[in-house]
Amino acid sequence: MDEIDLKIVSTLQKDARISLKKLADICFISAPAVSTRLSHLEERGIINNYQTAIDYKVLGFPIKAYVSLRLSPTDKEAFYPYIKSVGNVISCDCVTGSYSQIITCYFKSTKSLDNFINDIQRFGETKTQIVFSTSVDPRPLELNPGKNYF
Amino acid sequence: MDEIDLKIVSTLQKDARISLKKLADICFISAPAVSTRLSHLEERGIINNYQTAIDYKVLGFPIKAYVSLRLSPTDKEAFYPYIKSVGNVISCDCVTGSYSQIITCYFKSTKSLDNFINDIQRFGETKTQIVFSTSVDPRPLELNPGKNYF
DNA sequence: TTTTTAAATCAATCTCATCCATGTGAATCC
DNA sequence: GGATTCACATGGATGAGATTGATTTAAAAA
Repeated sequence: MDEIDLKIVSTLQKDARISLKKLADICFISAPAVSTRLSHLEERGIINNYQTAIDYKVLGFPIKAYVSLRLSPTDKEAFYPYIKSVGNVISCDCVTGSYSQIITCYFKSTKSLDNFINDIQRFGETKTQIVFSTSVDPRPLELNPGKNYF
Repeated sequence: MDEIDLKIVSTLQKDARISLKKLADICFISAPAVSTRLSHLEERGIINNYQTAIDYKVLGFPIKAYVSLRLSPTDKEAFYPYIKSVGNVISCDCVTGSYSQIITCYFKSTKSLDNFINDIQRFGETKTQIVFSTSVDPRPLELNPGKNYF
């Protein structure tokens, strides 16, 4: 994980479809060299996958919500496979604080969000925060040390 | 936005680096046809960008946190440009409930997270939830109607 | 019916990715 | 010190993929 790897990763973060040749030009190494480095980054799990950021509103999912869940420890085994299987959920984290899980999800309507909440209430108490507007769209983390304030 | 566009979008979501040729095979149309459709999807803003999912732990950002902020309406104008400028922040949403903003962010240490929280407290009261573990990693939304429960 | 438009195909060209043989420099061992 | 090894980079060749332009088709508008 040297300077060049960092350059590859940070460039790919912003444009996952860039060609190896352009990456090679940016990094001042040959295209085959970029190719082997990329493979290693994937093998080592530093690069997990390549995703496309979509406007979910246009595709019929205008409702984004953060659902917090007070999950009792005994239900964890049942909860994890369940939450993975729900296609509306794009992330789920176990966190500190009084609510143990934060679920980020998208829905076609408030009604289907309501159905979801009713369904997961068997795992514990919930709190739902619906998104009005987004000021920072899901974006890559800034890796350049100079540009991070903290 | 027909069946083929949906197929293109949902395929790209899972693998943004797939070749146009493979996309063409999957959609049963020619490669140039995929190319023009892709351009249109980008122009219309349905596809925003292509991102690479990185293991931030390995790159020195082991701390993920959700920071909730009770932002007073008068401070909004100052807050939005500020929060955009912080490279540690990967998303920020205005939500319903007693806290008006949910900020998702990554840090090198709890100390730098602490610095960040101290900094944004000038905008209002905060609540921080640090991520212990992740059961559903940031993933694309399931667009196939058959696979969505809600 | 005719015209227009949008979008597809095909063939040709050009760009790009990959493979393989070769070369280079740093660390290790005799 | 000189030889060996290993990791990694390069360069050229080959094959795969992207793009362009000309043409065709089909559906909607006049």
